[in-house]
Amino acid sequence: MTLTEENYLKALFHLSTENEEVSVLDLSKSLTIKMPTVNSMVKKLSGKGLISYEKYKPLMLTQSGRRAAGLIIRKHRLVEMFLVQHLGFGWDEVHEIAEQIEHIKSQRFFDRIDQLLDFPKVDPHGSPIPDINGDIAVQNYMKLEECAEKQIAMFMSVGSSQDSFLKLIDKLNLKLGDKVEILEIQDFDKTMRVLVNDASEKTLSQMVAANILVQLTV
Amino acid sequence: MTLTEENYLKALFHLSTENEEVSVLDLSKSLTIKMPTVNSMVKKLSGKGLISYEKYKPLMLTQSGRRAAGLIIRKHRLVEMFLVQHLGFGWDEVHEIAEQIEHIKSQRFFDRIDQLLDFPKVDPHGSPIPDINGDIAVQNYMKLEECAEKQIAMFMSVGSSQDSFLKLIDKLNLKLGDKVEILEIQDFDKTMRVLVNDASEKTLSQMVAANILVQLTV
DNA sequence: CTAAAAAGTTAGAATAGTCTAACAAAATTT
DNA sequence: AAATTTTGTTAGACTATTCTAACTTTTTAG
Ligand SMILES: [Mn+2]
Ligand SMILES: [Mn+2]
Ligand SMILES: [Mn+2]
Ligand SMILES: [Mn+2]
Repeated sequence: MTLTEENYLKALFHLSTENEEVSVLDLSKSLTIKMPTVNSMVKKLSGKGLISYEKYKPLMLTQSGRRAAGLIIRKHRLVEMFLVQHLGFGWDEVHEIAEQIEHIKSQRFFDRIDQLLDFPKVDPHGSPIPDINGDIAVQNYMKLEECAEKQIAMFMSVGSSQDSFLKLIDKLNLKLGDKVEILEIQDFDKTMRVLVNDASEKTLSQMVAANILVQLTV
Repeated sequence: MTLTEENYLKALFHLSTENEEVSVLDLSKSLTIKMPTVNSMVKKLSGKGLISYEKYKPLMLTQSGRRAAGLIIRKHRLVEMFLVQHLGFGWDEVHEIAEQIEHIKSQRFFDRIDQLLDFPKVDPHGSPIPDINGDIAVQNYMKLEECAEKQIAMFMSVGSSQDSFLKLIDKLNLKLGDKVEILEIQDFDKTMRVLVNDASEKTLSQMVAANILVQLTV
């Protein structure tokens, strides 16, 4: 498979996770590639049995397309983890590089990175790393936004990997694994006042809280 | 610059080091790409000011082409070093992977690897790593083949990175930095009997000795 | 239920990189 | 010095990936 084909599959995989139906337009926007180009690539990948495609119908990955996409995402996330843990990159700097390295042709290279990282289950953003079969564990975290006052939760993953959001989380000194207790929710704008790790109080806008994914603590 | 262009420049650089004149045919053979293709790519790179080219004349890198090539070789060798030192690859396994990773677009990525390796001056094969300006230190090592009986030398670099040669050196338990004392040279076939690190005796064929680069010990 | 808008498709063209076939120049042999 | 071989170049074609323009189908609005 070419780098280009891999990127198409990955994009379709991500879109399929977010929406139940994915259109050519969705894929086109997500890749910033014009629709006619996407249309022809979709046909090509359909010919390879990776996408199931019928004219005017939503796009779907086949079993084998899903597996292929999962394996690329696995490489991407392993690389991101490596960049953060061993090369000292910030979690806001790794995506672009991983986007390139994920296409390196060498099973062994990624196996070694996996081993060096001690077989991590999540990437630096808290997203699950697919297993060697390309299967991804389903995460069912809540948005902090949806939690109620007095609830206590653990920060498990981010809902956005936008640069500005990640940098903001850094500036707030929040890290994956932090304990977050909801002290108060403003009725007017849903702004949250929270206590982090029983130590420091922070104020989070609804937009920020919507992108903080948490697991409720019993 | 594209991956393809980078590979052309690198190949021309290496050929220029080995021979004083490099022809289109040389480049064609070295890249395993047919001459007409090479011809047109050479024109293209000439247009970009990286190769100085006149019809029917030998090929030469310009100042800026040499610099560009040096920087790619720098990345290649840093990566090889990283693969050996941090991912546990053998020196016979790293070239293919480095051949791909050298094209990653991220200055920072290579800077971090350089730092992680503590700014190495040579790669796992003993070849010099160009500096940040693409300048390569000239090595003037002797072939062990050219040394005389009784001379004592240090194994500094290999003259070939062929898989079978590297594996043979491994099997002989020879490593860069080893002290090699020439005990005897067979007149008939130039086979050498050597003492390694004052400890073990080995017999090396002339062909092997020709690819072991050493520095004479005073 | 039409008319307009949105989404999808087809056709045709461009660029990068590659090839084969044919021709031309340079180098090497007689 | 000619003949032959080797090397280099040109021309034309092919694949992969992309685009724009034009057309069609589906969806949405009135
Ligand atoms: Mn990423
Ligand atoms: Mn990618
Ligand atoms: Mn190498
Ligand atoms: Mn390369």
